[in-house]
Amino acid sequence: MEKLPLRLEDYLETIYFLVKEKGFARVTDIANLRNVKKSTITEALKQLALKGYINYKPYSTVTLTEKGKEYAKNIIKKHQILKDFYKKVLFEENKEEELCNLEHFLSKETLKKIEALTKFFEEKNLSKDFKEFISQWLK
Amino acid sequence: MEKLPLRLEDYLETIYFLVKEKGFARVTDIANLRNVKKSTITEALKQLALKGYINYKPYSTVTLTEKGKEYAKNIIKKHQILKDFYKKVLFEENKEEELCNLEHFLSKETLKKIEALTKFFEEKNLSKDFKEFISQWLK
DNA sequence: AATTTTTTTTAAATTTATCTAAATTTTTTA
DNA sequence: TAAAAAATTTAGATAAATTTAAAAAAAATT
Repeated sequence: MEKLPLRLEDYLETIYFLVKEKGFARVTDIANLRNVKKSTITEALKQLALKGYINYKPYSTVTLTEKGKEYAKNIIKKHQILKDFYKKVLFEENKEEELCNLEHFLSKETLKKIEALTKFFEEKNLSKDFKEFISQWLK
Repeated sequence: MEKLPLRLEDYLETIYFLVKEKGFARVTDIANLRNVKKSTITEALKQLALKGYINYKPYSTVTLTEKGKEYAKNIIKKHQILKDFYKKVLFEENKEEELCNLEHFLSKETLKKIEALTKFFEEKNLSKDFKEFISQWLK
């Protein structure tokens, strides 16, 4: 699958969430969520449409194409796996921004292993041990 | 500590390595290592000097200030911790580029925990178990 | 239905990182 | 030490992502 520039990945992710919530995405909402001006979004939408990730015509709302949906799901999945890892293994629940940055750079293989690691921790009940280990080690 | 733009972090890291190896860094070497033109480096050096991270005067070689050394060490340490984690926990040894990307985004707290996690794996001898778990789980 | 308001787009400007090519300085060498 | 070579800088150009401000289109209101 073609690799999108990071910023387009981010915009696509936002569109995915909006579509999921309301069935469509509007320029204004995307712009607000991403904290950029609307004209920036218009620009990005043109690019995403050109590459076949979204259905977009001037002055209308946006939906995802199959290709776009697939790509977005992929990012979201990365996000979810990372979030899980942070929460269940690292006991970190407030690192959303960090996650959003990292998710663009993790390879498939690494993601797979991080997912496995989280599962491993759960199945073997290692959390408590690790927590103890950390508190010991931080001294 | 002030947060540098990613590209400056990268250049600083390169300078650190060169200084460590030869006692100083030259524009040409930095440019070659980072695969950009020399004029780009000149530009970056001005910025790093202005912010007080390097000692730099036109046409001369570059060394690090205390501030620069501290900053660079920090990045290098992140790199090392991540590399260790990849190797000892995830069994991944060929993801240098991925590491270089990630290191810019990891917070102190996360880093600390990842470091602990790696130690935890070593001390409790979890590698073999996890390897098995993965190979099981990948089926 | 006409007017006002909101949304979206367009056009032009700004910023940042880069490059190319030429100019300058430093280093090497003959 | 003068000429040639190498390294560095400067100036100007390009590309990408953004912003601002104005124009155009769509939606809401009276």
